[in-house]
Amino acid sequence: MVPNQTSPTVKLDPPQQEWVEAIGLFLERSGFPPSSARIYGLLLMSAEPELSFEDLVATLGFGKAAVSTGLRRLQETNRISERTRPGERRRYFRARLGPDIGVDRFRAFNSALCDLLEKGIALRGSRADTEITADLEASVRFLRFLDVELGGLQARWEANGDG
Amino acid sequence: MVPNQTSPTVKLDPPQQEWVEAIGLFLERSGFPPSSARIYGLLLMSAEPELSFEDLVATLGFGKAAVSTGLRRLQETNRISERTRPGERRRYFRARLGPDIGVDRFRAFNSALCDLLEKGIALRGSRADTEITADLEASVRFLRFLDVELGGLQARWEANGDG
DNA sequence: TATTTTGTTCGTATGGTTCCGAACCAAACA
DNA sequence: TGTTTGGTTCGGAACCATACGAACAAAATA
Repeated sequence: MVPNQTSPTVKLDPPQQEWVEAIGLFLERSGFPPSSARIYGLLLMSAEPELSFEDLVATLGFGKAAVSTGLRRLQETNRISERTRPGERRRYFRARLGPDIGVDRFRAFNSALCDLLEKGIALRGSRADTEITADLEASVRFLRFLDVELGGLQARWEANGDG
Repeated sequence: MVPNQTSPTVKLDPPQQEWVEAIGLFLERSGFPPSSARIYGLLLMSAEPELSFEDLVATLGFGKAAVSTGLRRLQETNRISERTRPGERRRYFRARLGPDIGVDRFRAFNSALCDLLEKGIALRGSRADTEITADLEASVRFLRFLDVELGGLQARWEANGDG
């Protein structure tokens, strides 16, 4: 057997480490669990385009358990891709960084909100204050408008080759 | 003194209560603390357009402390407005429901992300894998494009009177 | 079959958030 | 000035998410 061909542990200089931490905090604020956020940040900063489980554990200082669940969350939300190299057993992970992911989430969020608001309008009925109802209706109209337009923007961007 | 002219405690039928709970959970998932989320939901569903502190405490079943901090968070993020009625000491709260709040947050988020990504690109330098760098650059371009276009959409919506 | 590699899962511990009740405070009223 | 009203702040308890280490599992290797 080849004498432990361990991929060279990722080397980051201090500013790069700080960046991983910064984007980690940022992603946490937008809903990622801490371990997922750091993993994703590291994948974006690493000179290597893909890293192994081992690399992540060694570089981030998280335990294997944390890395394992962190990776699972990233996969569930389609943030990373994974592959194996021929002849190797371990898996390598790569950040998936499409422009759509943010927009799609935003649209899904708005769509769910829109449904809720409509239900709310119906439940308020006619006896309730009309001003709030009117505001709700305006919000619904705007959200519909926004969804259509965002779809158009995405299409335009795709068509443009990538800008 | 007028014999305790307490505003009639809000009356919600069960489907309305469920709706408040549903939108409460939804808002929680988007970052509101539970008490803020329920307060906001109740303000949207109540037949009265504005409610007092008292009303909120009595209807939601939260303690005064929770309502107090919940209101503070809503004020900080500009989700509610507050006023007093002449001759009364208590304050009345109303949900603020502009179309912009969601979009503005989204744009602010994207703007911050964009800054971070650019910093990241710079820190990766030229020795790092170019594919990831290219993805990052494409993301930055898209985010800029998106921000400009969203600004345009908002302007168009405003101009249209409200759709 | 024994051993190493590559992870996953489980039980426990810990940290952070949010709640409640109580104490507190400021304004109005008496 | 004493009391009521309206609301904030504090201390402790409860809860939830997440981390860690250890045990476990599956696949390759020997």
